[in-house]
Amino acid sequence: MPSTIPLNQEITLTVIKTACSNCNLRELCLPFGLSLEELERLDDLISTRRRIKRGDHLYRAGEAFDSIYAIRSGFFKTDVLLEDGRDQVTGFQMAGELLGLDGISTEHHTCNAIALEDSEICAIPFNRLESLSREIHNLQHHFHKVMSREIVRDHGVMMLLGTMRAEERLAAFLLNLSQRFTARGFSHAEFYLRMTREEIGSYLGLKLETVSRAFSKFQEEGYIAVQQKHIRILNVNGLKALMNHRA
Amino acid sequence: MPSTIPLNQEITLTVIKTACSNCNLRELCLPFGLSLEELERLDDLISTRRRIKRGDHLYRAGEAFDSIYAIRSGFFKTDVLLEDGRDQVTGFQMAGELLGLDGISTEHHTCNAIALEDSEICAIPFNRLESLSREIHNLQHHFHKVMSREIVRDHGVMMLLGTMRAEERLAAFLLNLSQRFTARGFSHAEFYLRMTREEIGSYLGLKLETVSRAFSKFQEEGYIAVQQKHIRILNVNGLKALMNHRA
DNA sequence: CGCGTCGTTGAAAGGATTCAACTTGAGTGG
DNA sequence: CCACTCAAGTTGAATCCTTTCAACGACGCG
Repeated sequence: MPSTIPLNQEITLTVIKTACSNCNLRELCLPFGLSLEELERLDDLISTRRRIKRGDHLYRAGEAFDSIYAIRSGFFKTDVLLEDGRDQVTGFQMAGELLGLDGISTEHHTCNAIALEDSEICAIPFNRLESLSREIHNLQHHFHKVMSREIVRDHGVMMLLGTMRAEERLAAFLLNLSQRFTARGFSHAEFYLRMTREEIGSYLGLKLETVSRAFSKFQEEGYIAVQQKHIRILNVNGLKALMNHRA
Repeated sequence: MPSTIPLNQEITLTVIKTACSNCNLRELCLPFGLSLEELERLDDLISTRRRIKRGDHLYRAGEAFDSIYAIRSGFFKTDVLLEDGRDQVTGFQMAGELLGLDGISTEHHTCNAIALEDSEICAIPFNRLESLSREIHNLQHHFHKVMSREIVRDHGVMMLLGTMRAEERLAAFLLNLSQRFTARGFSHAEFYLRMTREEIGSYLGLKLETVSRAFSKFQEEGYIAVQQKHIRILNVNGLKALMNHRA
């Protein structure tokens, strides 16, 4: 809300802090590649910010869709439910990533988005995003790239689920997390998992016991050190080799 | 190319026949929801049509991306290759569906698209599509829906690969094909598979023998009649029940 | 008509799941 | 501050489903 009249410096600072133009995630997020002037126009659009407490839903499958969401801080999972009760985690999302793209198709969300830790999101009204992206070519193009990237990511998961064995899946999962933490300035070798073994298993198409066994195996082999949710990667190449070693 | 000067009636007819405005797939394809005038502007953009022979590539992973493709007739598969030689079919596409959306992300195609029968496609230069969709709101919105639908579809496949057993996967696959054939005016109960057991298996994360066994099982149970690639669905509800019967 | 690709089927092997017991850790309340 | 409780995680043994290996049958193309 840069249009708000600054009453005093403190308020001004608060306002600035929550705008895209001053968000340190902007190069990972929707504003990528925009000029300063374009950035300010995007700021106008992102008026709603929300805190989501750990365990709460950002949205639920079936709800009407009207916004996509950028994660400002925190960690989410998305999952789909089948009528017969089976469910599957379709992804884990972290700061700078977008949630809700699945809802554009039918104007209703098709999955649940749940915070795995206390989080903060920026709501982006979709019709306004469309209208702004008709004016800002870079925004339009970048948004298309983001959607396309999601499709490519999904293909990667399909590959993982379709062709990999349990340990390969977990290795791929850890390497992917590590790489995404790195891109956000965190350690590539040491991090806390925000999700349970069961959620990892659901995402990887495995039972929680299988995930647990694979963690133990990796530890025995010296690839990682695990202590509950705390992970240290000791041998990245070992994990990479594990993923690629079979014809 | 409605702007082409009609030299005689025969040429005119040919031209008309290959435009979106006269394509009977337009309600399934990109032109959905456009007015006549908008349709004609879209026609201008889709100047290139290509025949792809069975077994030929429409594009390959790694090639520079510049167009997306609408299938006018025929049948395709897309697949991804891992460095270690493993590959996976990520989808089967039929008339009216779009190919190449994965390429927007990196400006390079990330999968291979291969014709499973002699096919015909319309190439849609992507930068021109973006610029036209800045002018035609309906086109922009529908394109976003199509991309989103692809994401939702991928989630469905992840669900299938992550939580279903072999026979459930095949049942889901057959029901999905049946439904898509129906939407195109073909029989919902009788069709020819364009792909081999191995390709089905790759898509479903199963070995070809497992697919074959599941087909035989369905036949024994009286759900379908199989003769090589010819399928007749005898009991849709049986197949549906098979998909949903476990908690 | 022969050869190769595709499909089917059987038997054995292997990997993930299931069931179950036990451990660890975080949070609550006396 | 510690005992209690419950959720999350680990590990073992048996089971089950899919894969692997192998042989054979069917179809289509040159």
